[in-house]
Amino acid sequence: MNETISCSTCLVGSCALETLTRNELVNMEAHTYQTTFRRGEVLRKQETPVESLIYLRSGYIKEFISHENTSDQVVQIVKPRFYIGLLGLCTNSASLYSYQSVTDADVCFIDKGTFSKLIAGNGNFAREILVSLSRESIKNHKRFLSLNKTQSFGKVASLLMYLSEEVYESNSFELWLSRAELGQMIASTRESVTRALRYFHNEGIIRMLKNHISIQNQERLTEFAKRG
Amino acid sequence: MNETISCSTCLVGSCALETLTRNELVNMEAHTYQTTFRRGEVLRKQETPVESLIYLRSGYIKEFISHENTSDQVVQIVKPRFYIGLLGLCTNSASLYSYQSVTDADVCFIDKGTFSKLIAGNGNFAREILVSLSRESIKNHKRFLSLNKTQSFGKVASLLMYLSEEVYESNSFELWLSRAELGQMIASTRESVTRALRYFHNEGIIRMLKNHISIQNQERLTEFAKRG
DNA sequence: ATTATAGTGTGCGATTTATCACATTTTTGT
DNA sequence: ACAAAAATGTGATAAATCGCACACTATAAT
Repeated sequence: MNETISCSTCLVGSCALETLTRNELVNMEAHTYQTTFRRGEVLRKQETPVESLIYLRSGYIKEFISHENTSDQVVQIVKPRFYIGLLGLCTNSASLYSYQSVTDADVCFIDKGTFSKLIAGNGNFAREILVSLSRESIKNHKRFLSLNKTQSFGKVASLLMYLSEEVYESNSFELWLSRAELGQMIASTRESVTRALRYFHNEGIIRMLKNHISIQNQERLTEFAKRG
Repeated sequence: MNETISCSTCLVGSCALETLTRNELVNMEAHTYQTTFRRGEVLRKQETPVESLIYLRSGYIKEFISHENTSDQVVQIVKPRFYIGLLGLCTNSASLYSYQSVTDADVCFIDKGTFSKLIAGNGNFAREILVSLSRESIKNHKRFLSLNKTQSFGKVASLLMYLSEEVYESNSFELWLSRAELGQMIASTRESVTRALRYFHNEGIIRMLKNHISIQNQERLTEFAKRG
């Protein structure tokens, strides 16, 4: 867990901060509140008013939607050094999604109005935020489109590649998402995820031990993601 | 078809233009090239270098991805007064998607470098572009998530609502997309789309006459989109 | 240690969709 | 106007998934 420090000396700040002047940084600092969440805690609920932009200093956050009759949908897993709620910053006053930490997390709440004014007043800062938003959206597009398949094995394969490449940035990772949550990421069910994972394990494509997963045969997994 | 005019007197320009100074507008104008496409023409192919941002003055454009072995995927239908390729503006040099006009279209090619400089130099302009990008991304998120279902009738219902609300902005519209293309929007097949549309028609939920579709029973369609 | 609770593995039947085949209609090009 | 090509409608079949039931395991609480 990182200690409380100022924006100007923050070692895990966003690269957009580098475009801010000293005065602008001081201004942001004055409207930022740092805090921590423990695994499982809810940071924000969908359709509640949003007054802050959240910056994730460390930990992983699940972005999802709850429905009345059907099961939840997981939109994405946000990783450290990314903003939460950037998509709604300039458009929505109510939160589009719910956010829950899947690990302990260290976050900063930055006042939305202040952040907005910094954007309008500093084109270079705005450009950096635009880059962040673009990257995030491209990543999500990629994920959503990769799920545009009919077979569950292919969808699970795509999901594993997403987790490995975009979230954990490693071929080997501790999975702190349940089978049900994985199913909610790919419009599938707990059981189908189990069956696909077991199949990949038995085929030697991945190794599963408790919650640890490591990808053994990238090539065959890619093949499943493409065709299956 | 709209006549060739300058950015400053354009009646169908983006609202972001209003934040530009006279000099900035003149600069943009000098690096903008207006042209037209006829139905079916390709504006840009995926993975080709991108030097311009495209602004759609009139007409409708299909954004899609081609795959080697499987059928195309349609990402979205871009409607008039929206930018094409905004997502890749600040990040990619190669086009993420292919673009093909589904009607005659009137477009402007704006030099990417010029546009980028305008963003960095004018925070208010940058903010407007950020708003445009956010809105587009939210719309796409919504669509992608609405397709996160397992049943084809529900997916077709969601698709009809998307077309009606986000694209045509009417309950009644001429559909110039083939059954196959509709299938490519929802990870389904030509035949399944046909069957769903016919069912909705027979149930009186929609009316279909040639390529004209009108939604008769919004409520039941919504019900299908939610549950089915 | 024991109990309660949440999560996981697995078989089976019902349901749904993809796929194929082919008739029919519509559009395109000459 | 006509032929060719593309798109659409529809049935039958095969393949795949969902959803349920239940056993089992891991985790948390007392």
